Amino acid sequence: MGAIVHNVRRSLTMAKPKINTMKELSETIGVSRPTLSRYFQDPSTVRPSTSKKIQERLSEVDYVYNFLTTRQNRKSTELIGVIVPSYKDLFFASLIASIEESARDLGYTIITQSSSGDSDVEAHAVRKLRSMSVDGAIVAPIGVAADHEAFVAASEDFPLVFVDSRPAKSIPLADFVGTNNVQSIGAIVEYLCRTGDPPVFLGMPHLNANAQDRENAYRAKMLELNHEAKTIEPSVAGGSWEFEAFGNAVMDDCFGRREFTNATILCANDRVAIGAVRAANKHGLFLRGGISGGGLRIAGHDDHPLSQYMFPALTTVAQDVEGIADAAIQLLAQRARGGRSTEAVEFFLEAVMTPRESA
Amino acid sequence: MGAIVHNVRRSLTMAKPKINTMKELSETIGVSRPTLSRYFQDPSTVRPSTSKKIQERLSEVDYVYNFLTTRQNRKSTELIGVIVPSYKDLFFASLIASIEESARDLGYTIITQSSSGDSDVEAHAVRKLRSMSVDGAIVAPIGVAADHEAFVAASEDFPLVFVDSRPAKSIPLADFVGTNNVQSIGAIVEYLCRTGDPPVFLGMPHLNANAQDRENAYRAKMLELNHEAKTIEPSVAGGSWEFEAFGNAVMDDCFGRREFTNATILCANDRVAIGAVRAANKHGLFLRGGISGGGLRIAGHDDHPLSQYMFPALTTVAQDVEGIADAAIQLLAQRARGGRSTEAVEFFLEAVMTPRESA
DNA sequence: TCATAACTTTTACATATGTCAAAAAAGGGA
DNA sequence: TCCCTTTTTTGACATATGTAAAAGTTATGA
Repeated sequence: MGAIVHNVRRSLTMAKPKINTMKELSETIGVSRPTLSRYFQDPSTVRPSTSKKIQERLSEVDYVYNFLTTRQNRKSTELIGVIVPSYKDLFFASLIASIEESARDLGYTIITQSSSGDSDVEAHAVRKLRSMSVDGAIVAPIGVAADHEAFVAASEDFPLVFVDSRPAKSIPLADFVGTNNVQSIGAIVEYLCRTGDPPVFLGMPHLNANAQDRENAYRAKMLELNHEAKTIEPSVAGGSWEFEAFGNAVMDDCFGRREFTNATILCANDRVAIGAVRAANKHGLFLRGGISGGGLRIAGHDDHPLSQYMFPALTTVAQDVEGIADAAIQLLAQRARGGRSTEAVEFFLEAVMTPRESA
Repeated sequence: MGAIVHNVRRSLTMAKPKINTMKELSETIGVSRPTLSRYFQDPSTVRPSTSKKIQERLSEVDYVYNFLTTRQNRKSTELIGVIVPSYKDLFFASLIASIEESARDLGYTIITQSSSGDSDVEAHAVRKLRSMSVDGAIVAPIGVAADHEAFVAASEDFPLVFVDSRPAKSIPLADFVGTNNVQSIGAIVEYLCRTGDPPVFLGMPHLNANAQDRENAYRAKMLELNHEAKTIEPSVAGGSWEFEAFGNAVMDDCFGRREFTNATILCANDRVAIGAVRAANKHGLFLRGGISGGGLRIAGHDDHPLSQYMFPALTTVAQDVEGIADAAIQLLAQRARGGRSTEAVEFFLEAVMTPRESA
């Protein structure tokens, strides 16, 4: 690793004169400071001629309002906190992207933090959101050992919406928006049974409630369809968020023992499935065209953005990420405006079956 | 999509009494407000006995300091802005994760925004960071049509470090931290030439400077090794950040025409390569064990977190993401403390050759 | 031209904390 | 116990903007 230092020519030519405060601005522009304050919050509250005048002068000048101060003094900060277990998971990344977009449309600024799968970090993030007086927060919780008290305190300060999975211990005031695992897992189990052997289930590490919820949903649907539920016992510890490594390691072991080599395997999420597909390919269980040599089929859950580029392309159920993000923001906005309701809401979106090549 | 509303029992039992302001806190705790202020900024500035007393009472009470107000009044906000083109790219996601971690160690809070590959959104994000009085910003710029003026203004307000790629038009005061494309591309070209046919180059859509830099680096290295440089002409428009789709579409076309079916293909990044690998597999060009039937080899650049799970596992050069994040934060911290230097710095990290199965 | 409505200015206070100087108190050592 | 040093308290001022009431100004329509 080498550091190369260059001298770069500097020019300090600033096109527009810089103005630091609203007071300064009001003087150079020739209107009063309160008028400017009103203008910035809603231009329609000042006379059109004044609005035009302000707008014109503003473009000749370099003024940036002080975000921190405006938010301190307004009743509403229009800040929304977002906490996810990890950025390095395209499901959460997609969620953040959708949340940011939905939030932008409504004039909210989002403050994103990752809990790194650690309950202390998560609690710290929650406290930081409280200290920032956010108008609301969207949290994809880690399930184990979460700091219940931190969430309860937060939920009394501002509306709190959990997404993706629910916290282990329920928070009375917090809403939930997510995929209905019973429907989504039900749909793919039904599909798999209809098109081939009934699936065995490869779980995900039990890091949040989805792990158990999806396994339960699998068992229920199998029972309903009169098939025996069967779960693959993981041969490796599943304590980390490295789901691909988990899926790969577990299935590499199985396939090495020639187990499940022509089974239908339903994975608890696509990242696990991506690892499993890798293991299957390594053992030569998929042939050209993505068609399994024997009867091996692998399916996932979520519709991870890269699932369609796997080989074979992953059959999965697509979560409605945009729908989740949008519903969460709408719910938050509504609660922030209308005062807190007394009823916590659970909002379930449906996932859509997405058959591809792998099953 | 169905909404299911449940009533959830609410309990408002708060363990600890809530305290809203430092003034209130100072009264219930029995020390003066300025002392508390000092304590929160650095506990070692108050007498140990007082510090202990504060700490004890604090644990019996629910007090959260007002983040917005503290940052408004301090000389330094300890806020660092981060702007990336997209969250849904694991390279940037890894970068954000590393930045957040490095920043946390130094007591900084990061404010992350995505520019969505749009120069207006990018400029808006930069202005927002200015309004937030951040102590510095780390920007992975989009290259085309960037709002030069917005960056120049920002770079005069606070230290600005570009990462990953440099803006099309250079900003005099801004530093750069990133991978040395000449070294990284040089290393993989050298490896490919040494182990098989010299590579042809599949570029990435020209959305930032890396696209051109890497192509140039490829040409230079090929010249140095006395091989003819050859670039694959993309058959599809490359205007979006959907790199996998781009790589897949371009190579699917080529392979369909039986072109490049036993070439060595160096892709400008792993996401393009993932698409290309998918196309190759679809056309049956890789056989069991990840060994190409003919001589087809595909290599990438970056070491995308999922590259190792592709089949065949992707040969690539690994960018030192943590190193980039850490160097950027350190640089920012140094500039923020030590006053602005007059020399812009360009800091290049080396990438490490990571041979796997695909080449 | 006048009455009226709509808008703007002025003035004053509010927010929650940082920061400084001067005064007061506490602690330690002789 | 007294003196000196260290720490704390007090009080005052600062930050950049929001907000409200009262007074002043401008535009509109008859």
